[in-house]
Amino acid sequence: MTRKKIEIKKIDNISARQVTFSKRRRGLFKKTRELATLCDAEIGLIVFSSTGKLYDYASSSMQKIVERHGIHLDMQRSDQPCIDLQLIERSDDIYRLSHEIAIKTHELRQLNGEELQDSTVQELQKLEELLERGLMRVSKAKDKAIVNETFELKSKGKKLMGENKRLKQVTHEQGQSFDSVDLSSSSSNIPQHFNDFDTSLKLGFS
Amino acid sequence: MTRKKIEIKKIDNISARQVTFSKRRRGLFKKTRELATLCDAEIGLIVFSSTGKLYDYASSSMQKIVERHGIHLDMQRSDQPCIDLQLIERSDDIYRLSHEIAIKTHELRQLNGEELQDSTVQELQKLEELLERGLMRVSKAKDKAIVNETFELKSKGKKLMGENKRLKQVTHEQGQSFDSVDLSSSSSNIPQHFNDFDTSLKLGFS
DNA sequence: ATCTATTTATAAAG
DNA sequence: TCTTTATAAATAGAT
Repeated sequence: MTRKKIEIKKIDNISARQVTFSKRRRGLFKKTRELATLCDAEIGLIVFSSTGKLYDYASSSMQKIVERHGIHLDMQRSDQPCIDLQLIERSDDIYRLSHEIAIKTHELRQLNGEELQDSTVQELQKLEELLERGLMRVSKAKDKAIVNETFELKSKGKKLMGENKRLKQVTHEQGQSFDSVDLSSSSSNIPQHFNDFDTSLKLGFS
Repeated sequence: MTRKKIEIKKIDNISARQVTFSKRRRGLFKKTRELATLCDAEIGLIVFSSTGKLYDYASSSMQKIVERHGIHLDMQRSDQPCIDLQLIERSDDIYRLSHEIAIKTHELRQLNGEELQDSTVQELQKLEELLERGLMRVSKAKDKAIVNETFELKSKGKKLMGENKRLKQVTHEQGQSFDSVDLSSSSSNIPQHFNDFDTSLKLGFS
């Protein structure tokens, strides 16, 4: 620390303890947020001051984190969790896996805007931000994919046009004739959503 | 930080992220233990790495701390898992469960804009729409929740103000005097995240 | 709350 | 993962 190194044991002087608590609590929460952000970790932190005041932080939601933590805890609680669970003959592994599935299912539903009735405003805000970030990334990926496929289609089209021309020449030499092919209406494997790009593609072919 | 200051955002390089995670996790747990010791605080810390590994610390016991925090994690325990456990009874197949988890995990990551490299444009469009719909619903739910809680807080505030007034009158009749109470710093059960609303609330009270 | 001398934490490199 | 080292951050004590 500073000015002088201190020993890590309970500070007896109450006001000194409160000052240290304030300072270090801030530092701890900052470090916690940083670790969650930098390393994409899911973190929950609960702090009760010696006077009983609560401070907490959850990178996602405390409920989710505590539940996930519960997976890793074993049968330490002797109290009956759920009558149905007692009836089922199961291994711990299966119990954990099913629990994890339940959590993930719930998460997926929440991302879809369901099962939100018990969420706090804070949790909803976090969800909203998560969705916004995800949407942004997906949109970007989609745009990239479109550019990519458009490029590929253009070169494929050019190649086909060239081949077509060559074939026409050959058949012409053989004294045969036929109608020109309409590429745009062909039942090719070009995805339907590329209809919007037909114009530019045709231009690209010429 | 050192050698160079770093920006606090997700570290993309996986191995660099793991190194940073190890170092900072140690630091965080040390700071946590120190705060608990020095200031006689009750602290619980739960950390899941991005690979799903659990690290935790509790100055007393996690269960006690979580209970004191007062989280409502009962519904899910008795509701959802049982549904999934019924499925388990039938198949009793760990491999299948793991597979289901893998699928759900992948879905969740895709909704977060990750693991999209193999998706077609069509799939990306579907994802995008899904996210948009989810976001819409979550935003709506959030707005509702805000209106709701704001309303509740306002009525609670009005009630308190009325009571306050009455009490002042009574004490005045008794010839006593005291400073006015600062509601915002009271240790009430008003959620911490409503600090943002203090101003509007105070206006609402008057 | 602010200041500042020191101790700690840690990013980068090995 | 461990060590080293230069530098950024945290913070004890004082004001």
